[in-house]
Amino acid sequence: MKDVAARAGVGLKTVSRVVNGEQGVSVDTEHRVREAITALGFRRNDSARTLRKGRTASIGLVLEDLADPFYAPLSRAVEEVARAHGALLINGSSAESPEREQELVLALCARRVDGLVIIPAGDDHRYLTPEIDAGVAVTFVDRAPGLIEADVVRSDSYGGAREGTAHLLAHGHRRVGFLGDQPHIQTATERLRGYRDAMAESGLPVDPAWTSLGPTDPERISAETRRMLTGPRPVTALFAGNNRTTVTVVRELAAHQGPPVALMGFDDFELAELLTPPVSVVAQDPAQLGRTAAELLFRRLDGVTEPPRQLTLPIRLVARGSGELHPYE
Amino acid sequence: MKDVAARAGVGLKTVSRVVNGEQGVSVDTEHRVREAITALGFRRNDSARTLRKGRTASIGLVLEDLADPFYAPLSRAVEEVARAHGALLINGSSAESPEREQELVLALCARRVDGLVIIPAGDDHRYLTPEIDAGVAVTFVDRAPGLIEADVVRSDSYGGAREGTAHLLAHGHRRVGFLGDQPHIQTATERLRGYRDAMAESGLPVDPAWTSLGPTDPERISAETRRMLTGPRPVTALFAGNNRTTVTVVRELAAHQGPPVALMGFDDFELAELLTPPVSVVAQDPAQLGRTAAELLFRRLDGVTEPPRQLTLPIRLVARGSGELHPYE
DNA sequence: TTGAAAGCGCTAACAG
DNA sequence: CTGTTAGCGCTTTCAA
Repeated sequence: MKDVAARAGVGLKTVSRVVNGEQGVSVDTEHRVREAITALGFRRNDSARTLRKGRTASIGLVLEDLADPFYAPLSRAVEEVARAHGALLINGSSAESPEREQELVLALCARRVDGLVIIPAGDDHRYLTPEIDAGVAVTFVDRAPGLIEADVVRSDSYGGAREGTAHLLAHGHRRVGFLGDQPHIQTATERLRGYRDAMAESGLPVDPAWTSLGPTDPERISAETRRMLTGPRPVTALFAGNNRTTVTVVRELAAHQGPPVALMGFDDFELAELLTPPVSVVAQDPAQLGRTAAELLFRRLDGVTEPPRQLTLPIRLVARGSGELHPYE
Repeated sequence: MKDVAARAGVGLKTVSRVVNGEQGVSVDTEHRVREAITALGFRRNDSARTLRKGRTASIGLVLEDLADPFYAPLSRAVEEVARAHGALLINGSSAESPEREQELVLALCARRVDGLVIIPAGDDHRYLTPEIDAGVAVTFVDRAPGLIEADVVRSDSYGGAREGTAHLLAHGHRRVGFLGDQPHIQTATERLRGYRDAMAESGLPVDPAWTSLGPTDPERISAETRRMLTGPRPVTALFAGNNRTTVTVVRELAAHQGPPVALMGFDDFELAELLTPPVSVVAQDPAQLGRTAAELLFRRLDGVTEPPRQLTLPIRLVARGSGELHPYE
């Protein structure tokens, strides 16, 4: 910028004005400055700008796994909102590890992102308190933060699981299995609770063998699916607790010998309608989740101060066939 | 940092040494400094550090659409490599618009990312020359840059399309349709060329009605699919030029009345093996693409100077059923 | 082992 | 309309 000023024969501040499109530069001067800028290939150094202004015009997004199709639309939606506010998006995957989440979040804070959208992996977010006090805006998505207060945007996990399970029961099932994520993940336990309540409301007992919470790697899910489908009291329907699980269950059911098993999945996924049978789901809207969270974040950045908000987005039951199968006995 | 120094009763530089784990601080002093750091909730301001050091330890990734399942593993792989090198990943979607690509790239450069991994949307990248001269490392993925020299990592589009088409021909097809992306996207024309060469090698003419390049929105793809399947000389097999297209074609074929149509898709996609019939594809390895590109980038950042490299990764034909259907006549 | 001073490139505040 | 000065928070250099 100094060089540009020298070449254009003007002061530093004038160049700054031109670069930032500020008022108060004569057309002629502006022209000379612009010429110098192009000639020198000058581009403003945003690090210096950030240092001076205190704002980076960038926000961070921390999610579990960028490659999970569920998060792709969410991430995209956050990016869109950021772009609309002139901000860049820095993102990272926590790989469901609380340590990695913290490491990532603190790295983003060191870079002085203006705000953070976090899909929490851990359940203790007190490490964020100094950052929040220092002015970083934080919004949580999909799950509530642990031990701190902050904005949260979630889907109605409990209601969705309850409605999905009730849907299976309405089609005559009495032995329904539930395959969920690890118990330390809030949504997993909430969905399990929805399942249990739906069963209870129909006066049905839940055999402990019918529920399974744990890692969603295909090996475990496949093994648990097989286990629930065999034995003295096999389930006639399954509720899969998230999209990764549903896909694995579908694979397992395709290989499964015997009468058709009903299936409801939590989360929608691409091509669900083209499988045999088409897969019924209770669907969240990940893009809406991301959009809402990002907008909430920018509201905070725009200076809106109000107590932390807890938003819950509704869930939509999509009946396609697999959830409407009747029990085989 | 100043505050920390004051509180610990040491000089600024000593705090800096402790924060950066440098040599030459007595155990006792270090202890005092660390205490002050925790007490004050101090975190190094990376903007200032960047300004001083000239390196940001962050790289940019510019792709078409974060929500496209094809790019998710790629993005993830780049992130992994970045993480291994202690760098953060900033990413953005160009939405296939050359203007937006440039805007995004320049924004990333203004932020002084150390390097860029770009899946180009445009075909003129001369705007990058000043940045490259200024020391930004750039690697292109999936397609070559336009009018500049730089590292490129690609899949063998030509060979894959040729092999996939030949596979259909080997199963007896003589009228094969090709549905591709917009002609200004390199991979689209290369895949078309592979298709044409495979046809020519079998001595088969290509009716202009059998090929279609253009936007991959479902409406256009569906309409073109229907068009190719009707009329006086309908195709008996289709080659779909990318994963988005393949999925749309699958949907269209599922709704299609009449004898089964063979299908080969470019790019693999989740659940392809569970469709009816299972979809045969020529598959790239997007994670490998991303990993290779990122590693090439960091080689450059580590100071390796060698002429730009052009890497081509092989493609794998996955026969699942849809590509092995014989023609219906 | 420690610290003082200079300066990275920019913008805010205040002159002219 | 334009320029000068100070300083954002850090690291580099050099001296103690």
